[in-house]
Amino acid sequence: MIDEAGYPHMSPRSAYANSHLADLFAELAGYLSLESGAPYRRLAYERAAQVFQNHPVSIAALARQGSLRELPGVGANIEAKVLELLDTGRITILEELRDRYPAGLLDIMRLPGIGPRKAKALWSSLGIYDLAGLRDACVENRVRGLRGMGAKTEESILREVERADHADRADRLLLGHVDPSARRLLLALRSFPGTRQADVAGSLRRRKATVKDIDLVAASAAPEETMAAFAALPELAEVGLHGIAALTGRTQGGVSVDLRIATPQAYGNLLLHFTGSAQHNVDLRGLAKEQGFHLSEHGLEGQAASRTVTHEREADVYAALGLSYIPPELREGQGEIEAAAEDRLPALVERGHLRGDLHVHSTWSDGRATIEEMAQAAAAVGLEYIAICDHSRSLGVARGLTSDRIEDQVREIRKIDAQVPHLSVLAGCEVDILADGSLDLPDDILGSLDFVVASIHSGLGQDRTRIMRRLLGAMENPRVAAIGHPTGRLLGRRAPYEINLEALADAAVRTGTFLEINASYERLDLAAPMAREARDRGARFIISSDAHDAAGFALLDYGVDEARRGWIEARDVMNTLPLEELLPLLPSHRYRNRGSGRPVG
DNA sequence: GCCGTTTTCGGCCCGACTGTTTTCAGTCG
Repeated sequence: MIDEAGYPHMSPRSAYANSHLADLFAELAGYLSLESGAPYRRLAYERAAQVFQNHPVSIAALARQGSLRELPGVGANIEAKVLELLDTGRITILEELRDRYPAGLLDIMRLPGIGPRKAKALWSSLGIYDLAGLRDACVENRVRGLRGMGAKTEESILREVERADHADRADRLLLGHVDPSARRLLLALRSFPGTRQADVAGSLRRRKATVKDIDLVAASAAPEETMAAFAALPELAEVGLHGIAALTGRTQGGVSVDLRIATPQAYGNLLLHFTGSAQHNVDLRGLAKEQGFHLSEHGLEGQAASRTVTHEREADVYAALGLSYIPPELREGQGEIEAAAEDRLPALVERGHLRGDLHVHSTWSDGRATIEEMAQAAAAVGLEYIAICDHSRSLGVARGLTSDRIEDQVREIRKIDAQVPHLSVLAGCEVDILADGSLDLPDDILGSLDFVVASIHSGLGQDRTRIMRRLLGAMENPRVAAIGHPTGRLLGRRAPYEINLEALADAAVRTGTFLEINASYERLDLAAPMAREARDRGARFIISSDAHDAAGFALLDYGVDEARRGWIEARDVMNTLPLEELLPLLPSHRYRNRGSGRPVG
């Protein structure tokens, strides 16, 4: 059965989104951590939750097809629980655990420094079952009486409870918000006389769209001096106690900072360890063990020789395990180690590969710079072409353009295109895909443009079937070159609308429509796991800044980061092509080079 | 609970730090 939206086997059960399933299994794992014994049972549920969260296609659909157990970490038991949920709307064991423990204990366990043991002790000894009760107990100094908990623990718990209160639910920070601070700290760290090497580590180095802290590592000839100099940086609002090897602090912006210092000889081992991900480290250590080694942040120990070998560079650690160097963006435990062992890692796209930017705004709609200013800024960062894609009329909040205004704008763009050296300016539009599935501008106008990106900005609450009908309808329109921010997510603010990724990717291939990886760090849409799946199905992409001002071209870096996390290569990204190779691929061949001897390619 | 060129049992990454203990448990990355 294929329904109108073009994908098979829709059923009401698909109401269970992967993130919802992941939440339920994470909750299950949380409760199990309170139970004595069976620590690996808990781990199994945590892993399953992680797999569900990251999987690009519907877990519910896989379960119905009977192929759920093909996923790593999913066995008969977890499959049975997913099916039970789909069939009955509940998971019996989860219901039982919810009866046994108060839900607030899970919130308490999320506080830094509190794990299952302390949470359980607080509950059984003091009857504390939520954050409010915990705060009261701290204020009344009742916590410090418990075994293993003194005044310091109580103070730190109180601090964390209050922080959790004021964290306005944003426990994960946007990459684009944290990055500038991390860059400054790294620059300072590298400037100290004793510093041999320094890098950002952790999820920030893996370029995850959201991070929770800033991890830094350094190799120093004078660790104590380096540590003292770092602790004195004005960017740090708080510095905890620190020794020679580790420091914890907090930036003025309230972001946690961890710094680790290693000897130059073991720098590669430390950097590798603190870059993670946790799953990548687990996999790597497992591989090391198979080979008779013991891998830690201090080096590689041979079991026979029992001598620890250290490595100055990460690449040397990988090489010692028979692996090619794995870029940090791939270190998520998603098959990168197998690929490295077989020397078939992708040649990831780089910022330097991008020659153009095909989704840029101007003051004609909601941008803050004129077309000419945007063109100058693009040329200044080395781009060879841009497409001005302002909003269409229905997006009133963005002063969207009517057909008449578009025609005026095209004339203006042609004029500026002829004036700006070394840059081609294409006439484009970001046309709204309206709630009824029609496009917001007539075909003759769209057909007069060089580049049309079609996006959804309204009717975001529609179900998957209707959303997909709109997206697929837009792709079938031969004047549409790309789909903009295909899932509509705004990180930390708005969940994506639900799409059928397979159907979207297949339609992209069939119609020759590009899928956008929108580089705004609030969007990063398509997200990496989806981009990877779409790529595997043959889809092609554009990485777009969606810049609204002259500084906005810097956002392209984040788009490249997200694409790399999706295993995307330069050949998958159409705006890496020189303009004369891109144009023949576009629906419209109307663009004519009006240039005055500008270089081509 | 999952998994398997050490498979149907017996493992599952592991070291450092913190606060509190007087030899270590809990937590973290």
